[in-house]
Amino acid sequence: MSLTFWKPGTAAPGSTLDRASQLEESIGVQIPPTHGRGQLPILKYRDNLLYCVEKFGVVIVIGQTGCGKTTQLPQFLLQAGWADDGHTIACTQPRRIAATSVASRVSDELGTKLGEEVGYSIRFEDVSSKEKTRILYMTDGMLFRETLVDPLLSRYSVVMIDEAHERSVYTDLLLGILRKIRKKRPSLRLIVSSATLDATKFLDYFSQDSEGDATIVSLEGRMYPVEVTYLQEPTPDYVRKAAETAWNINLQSLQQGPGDILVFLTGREEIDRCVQELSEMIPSLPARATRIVLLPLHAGLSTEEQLHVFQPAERGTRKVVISTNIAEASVTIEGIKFVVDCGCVKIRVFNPTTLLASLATVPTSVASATQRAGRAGRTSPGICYRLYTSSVFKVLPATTSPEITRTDMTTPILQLKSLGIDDLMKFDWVSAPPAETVLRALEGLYAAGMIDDSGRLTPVGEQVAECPVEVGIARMLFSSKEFKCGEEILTIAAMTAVQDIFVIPEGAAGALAELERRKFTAEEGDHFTLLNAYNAFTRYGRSSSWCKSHALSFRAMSRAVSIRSQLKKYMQRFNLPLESCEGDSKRLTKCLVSGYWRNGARWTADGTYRSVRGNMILHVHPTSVLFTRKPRSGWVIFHEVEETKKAH
DNA sequence: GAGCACTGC
Repeated sequence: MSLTFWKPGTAAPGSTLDRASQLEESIGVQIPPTHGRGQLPILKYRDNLLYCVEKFGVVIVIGQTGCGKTTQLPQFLLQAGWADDGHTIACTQPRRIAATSVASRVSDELGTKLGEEVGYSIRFEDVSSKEKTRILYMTDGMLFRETLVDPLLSRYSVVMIDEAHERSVYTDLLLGILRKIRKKRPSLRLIVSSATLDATKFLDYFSQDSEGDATIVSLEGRMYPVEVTYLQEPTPDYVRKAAETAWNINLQSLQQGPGDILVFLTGREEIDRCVQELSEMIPSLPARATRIVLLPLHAGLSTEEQLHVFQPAERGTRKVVISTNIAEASVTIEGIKFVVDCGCVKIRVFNPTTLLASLATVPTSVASATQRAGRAGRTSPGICYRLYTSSVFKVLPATTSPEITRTDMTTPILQLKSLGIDDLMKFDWVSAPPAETVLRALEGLYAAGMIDDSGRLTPVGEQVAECPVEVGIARMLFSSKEFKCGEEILTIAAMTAVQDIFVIPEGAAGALAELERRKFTAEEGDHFTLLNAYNAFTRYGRSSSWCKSHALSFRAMSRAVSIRSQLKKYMQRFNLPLESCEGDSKRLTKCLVSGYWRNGARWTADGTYRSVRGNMILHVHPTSVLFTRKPRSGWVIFHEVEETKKAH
């Protein structure tokens, strides 16, 4: 079995592209069926798209990465007058980097200055103008936040939800809200753009209302053909198999020609092992064969390390990029001709009964496998080696479960309530979160005093809904007035929102880094340790070289600075004083407990802890400063519980 | 003595 993508101009007879050119002549006549599943019209030109946007309230656009929908569609709309009369065209992206880079490209294409006709809006950065900006690229989270201020999104004429197939929590929430908005403001046009054929799910969703007028348009991708191969027999160890496959691709280079290799594995541990296996094989590489360069890629690497992956291979060498799922959608590496796909992915799952989050390795979906294969066909025809049998492929789920079904919903539900959506069971979810998750979230909001016993927002809840932090942190910020420690609690709030603050490399350098990290250690625990690290960072001039010599991530620390200054504005708005506790750790501890009292645990003689809620046996994570010490009081509060591989 | 998919406000 093989999957094929076609590049324009190279259409094979009878291919989809061929049919598309026949349709060109019937522009304006070819009206796509409203509910016609299974008959996706292949339209290629702007007139067809504009016709659909004019005629239908909701247009679902299917197009592979690279078909230009993200950059071209908003420009079509602009030229057709959709941004006249002071209206704006919004286009959401699930990631910041996509919002900024696309905005900059479109701005160039139009020959305008970024931030004027074309702008972007992401957290901490608003490069747009209320008066001038006609096309606004933004993260989905930012548009969701805007609904809290302007519930009808009245400044927009068209909203395009891009990459909807990724089904981020904010994408799902936005689709639900936009469906409600369209009932009150039918003139608002909605474009849902998706890379998979699962788009019929969106069509069904928007066709449910009586006034439902949705249609699907399919666009052609700009892709080279990718041949897909499967294993004859399943492998017991896909990491080794991945190393062998990459090795063999390189050995066959005389037939295969140049081109880099991209290997998909699930996590850092597997990546390190694969790099290890391949580097052990390198001494046996025949002299005539191409030399290979091994490049691991995962989010835990520093920015510099990640940049290595993008540098073109030196003459006479071949890059082998061994990556997590980060290379599936977030990062695009040019020059990849061979993809090796282990067939698995690590996803975060949330158990609403135990409130435990954990990482599970699960088989990829068909959509995900297709996306991975497509990474081989960006610059030339490619080959994808799937490290599983074709019978396994046939039973893969069509898509990965939407994030909203496997994550904590406390904050989103608070925000929905702030939007006046109180009956969560009646809300039209694209995919509903499990009832248990909703109940737990409501319970948590009630316990934190954000909602009353009839489920309505309290005055505090009303304010916290605006705050871009989790509920416990917000609770803490509000209590800081009573405990007179706003200055410190603000820093702790910012630091807990950032991940991977300490950088501990492998091997000997790691031991040194560990010693550096201990310099910040506070006896009181991780929150105080984070506070120490932040204060030291600002005291020593916020420099990246200082971070490097103190085992800190400059990227993470800079982010904490931004978050702190953003939260500071909220504190000022809510009249919360910024007082210092002047070294009184007791007051600060009490304030922390006021936000996280539900996450209490008691030390036991065997070194483990028992949670106050549920009396669960908990272990301290090795990255905590309490991993090596006993809390003086015998009590701790924890920020989060994560299920790991540790044997219980 | 032991561990880190990826985003986003």
